[in-house]
Amino acid sequence: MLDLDFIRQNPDRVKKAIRDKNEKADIDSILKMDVTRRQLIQQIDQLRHERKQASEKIARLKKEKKDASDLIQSTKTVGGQIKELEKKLKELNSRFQEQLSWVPNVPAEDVPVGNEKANVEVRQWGQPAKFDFKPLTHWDLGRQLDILDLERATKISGTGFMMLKGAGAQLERALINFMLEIHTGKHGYREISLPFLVNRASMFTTGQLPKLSDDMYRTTEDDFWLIPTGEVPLTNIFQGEVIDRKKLPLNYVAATACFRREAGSYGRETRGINRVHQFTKVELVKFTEPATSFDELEKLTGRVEAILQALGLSYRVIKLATGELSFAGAKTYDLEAWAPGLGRYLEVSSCSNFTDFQARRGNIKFRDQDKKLKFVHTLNGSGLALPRTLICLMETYQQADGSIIIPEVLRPYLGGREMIKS
RNA sequence: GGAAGGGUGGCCGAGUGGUUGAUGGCGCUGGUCUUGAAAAUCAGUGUGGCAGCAAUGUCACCGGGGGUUCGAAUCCCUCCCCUUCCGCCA
Repeated sequence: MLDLDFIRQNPDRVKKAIRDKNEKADIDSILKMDVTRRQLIQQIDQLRHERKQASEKIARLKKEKKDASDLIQSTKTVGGQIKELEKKLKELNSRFQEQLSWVPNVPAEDVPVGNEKANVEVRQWGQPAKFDFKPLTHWDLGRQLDILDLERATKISGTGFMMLKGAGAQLERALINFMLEIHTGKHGYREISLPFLVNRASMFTTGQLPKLSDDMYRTTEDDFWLIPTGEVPLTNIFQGEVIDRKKLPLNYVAATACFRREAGSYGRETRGINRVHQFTKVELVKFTEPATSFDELEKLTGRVEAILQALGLSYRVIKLATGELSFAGAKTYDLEAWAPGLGRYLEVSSCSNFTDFQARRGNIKFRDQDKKLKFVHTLNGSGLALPRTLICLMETYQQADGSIIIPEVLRPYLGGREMIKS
């Protein structure tokens, strides 16, 4: 949610943001409603004031055992007017809020304008692995080694679900533990175990609702929503709360399942385990003071890079252009790791600063040095998404005989095991 | 799922229709006292909307929504949440 006052002061900047993000919110309509809304509020407040005065007078008269029936009668009509205007205001307000909820966050100044082509590669780490044989895809490797079974996952659930077996399942678990260990131990993040089903309010805070309603799974009976990312429950930890300034920045990490309908996905995107309906992800979330949030984004990105480097995966850091930013994002770095079998980079992490956009929606505040209540800034980053990390690992560390070497940092989590072979 | 009891300001806790944004206590901030601290004592201490350059004014908020009434924290309806007991259950 944007600050209403900011929209009033900078309508052109907000309109540009909407264009640049390919969104459709109508600022002129919102501002028009805002004017009538404020006029209504003034009228209502004025009438309420009259009624309040009259009521107090009635109370006094009654105490003095005097007749108040005339005043009661005249106040009745005021009450009627108020009720009428209140109804009007309520109706207007709900349309107003609805439209406001479709206004995206404004991109940061240094975000390039445009669509995918305007993305900027910020840096690159490592060299894409070279092979003296034709590298296989993870689905071929997975089938050969009997560690990935897409057919049976489809039988159990449907297309777009995955099943890891034996060393494959263990490798995923090792990765989860390795990442959590680094983030909690070395990077100072606090680990949280969270609900995977959340309510509407939580989905609204982080910005999935109303826009992404069709991309999520939900339970109709209880109106629970299956989280598409750990960001949702993590960020909502402090929904409606005031955080002690001395505790900022707060850093949290959680491994959660993520559920995505991925309606409309097709083709090479969905082959293998690149794009599935359910996957595990280790997620990092930060709550910071406004002044430091962009510095914290750099730090956060660095924490994720540390994982990729430790795993020895070649990657590049992409600063997303405005058209590629999420609805709530002000600035985002995508981390893309090289998958030799697929022959392309895969987005394994996305690190974003949401400035006060989510904090406003979820009413998450802190008290600044002047003891004024301010909204915090929220950030998050995947650290990392498991299936795509597995793809990159399997395809990068494959050998000519179809076996896979396990990166050294993971071996302690796999009982010292050095490779996976059939 | 059934039954009962609850949800009031940072916290505890009064308050069943009339100047109640709300008694009191704790906490917090400042003053007095003290070499200093504690204790004591005095004062202050919510959030948000609207108008205004501001001082300020005004309205709203006692879990959410709706209703009754000239007037609602207080009465009615409804939903949510918490506690206890019963049932079910990994």
